[in-house]
Amino acid sequence: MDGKTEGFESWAYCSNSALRRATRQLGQLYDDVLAPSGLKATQYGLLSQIHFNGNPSLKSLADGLVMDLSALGHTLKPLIRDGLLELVPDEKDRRVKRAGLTEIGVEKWQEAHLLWREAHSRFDNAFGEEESAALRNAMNRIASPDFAKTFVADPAKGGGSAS
Amino acid sequence: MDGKTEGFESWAYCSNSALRRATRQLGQLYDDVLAPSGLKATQYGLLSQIHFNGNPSLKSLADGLVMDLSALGHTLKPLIRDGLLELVPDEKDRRVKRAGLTEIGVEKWQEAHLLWREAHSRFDNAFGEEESAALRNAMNRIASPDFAKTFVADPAKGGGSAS
DNA sequence: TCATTATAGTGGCATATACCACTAAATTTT
DNA sequence: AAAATTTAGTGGTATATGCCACTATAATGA
Repeated sequence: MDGKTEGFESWAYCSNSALRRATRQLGQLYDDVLAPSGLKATQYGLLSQIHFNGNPSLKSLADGLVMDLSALGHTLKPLIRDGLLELVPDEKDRRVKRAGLTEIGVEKWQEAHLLWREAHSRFDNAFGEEESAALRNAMNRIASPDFAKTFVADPAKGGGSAS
Repeated sequence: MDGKTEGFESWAYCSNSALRRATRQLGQLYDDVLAPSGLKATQYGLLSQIHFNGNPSLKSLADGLVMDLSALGHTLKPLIRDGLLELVPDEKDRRVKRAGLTEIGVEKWQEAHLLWREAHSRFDNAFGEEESAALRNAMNRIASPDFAKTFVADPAKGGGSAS
């Protein structure tokens, strides 16, 4: 770690950086496959969650995505602007807004979904089906509140100040 | 996958989305640990790469990070503005600019590095040391040019058009 | 019921990251 | 060597994402 270690894989030593690097690469790969639909992989993901969760509130969507609520609001804007999504105020609780696909949104999602399946199978084939499933498990584990709790509370040695 | 499957883990089925979700979570966790240094985890990562690679050109840095060159340029700006980094034109090839830590940059990096070690050990403890190493391997594999090549060329069934 | 507090969203600002068009400089062709 | 091509960076624009301050509304407590 002294800057002159020849074989030292500087890109690989940090879990967080490694994750981001892989995410950039994979995002690129998925984006390319989804490109014909005009959607980015992130946008397909957003539409999918809204689709699968049936008009979720922004809050629950943000929680599920482990994303900041305001960040979610921002990322939804282009999709709303393009008429794929709409926000509907909840009847019971007027603070709440529910996201839903428009007709165009559903069509676009279906179109993108076909491309996504191609990307998905490419990934599984390139990475290995089992490894792929294991990877998703690992990712879900990291994204779980439980993991965050363990990470934060970790009483391990390493300088964890108790204050 | 029809929207009403109760137990369906909608957040988990897509490798790309799963990766992003985990990346958001982990980024948050690392950011919190690094916060006292005033650096985000991404910025610590940038400084580290520059530190470990000894004044790399922006191009080689971008390649190593699997990042778009212009994106790299943009993310470096705040660090340059804050005096942690500087870009020095290469002598031999006047197209090239090399990034280097300033004195302040080195100090800041050292400060952040201590915090990073804490985050690193927390992650290892929470996720498991071996799983952690395996994860970094998996991430590095995905980030490798080889993987991208395989992904793109994949002749698997699923609609891969040969054109 | 009224004041306090908690919850859901919005808007502004900042960083992270990509694409495109453009410039400058080096490399390759002819 | 002049022209064509490739390479390295920059600046603009757009999406992705986080924090903070602020608003509206609901839930709680005195």
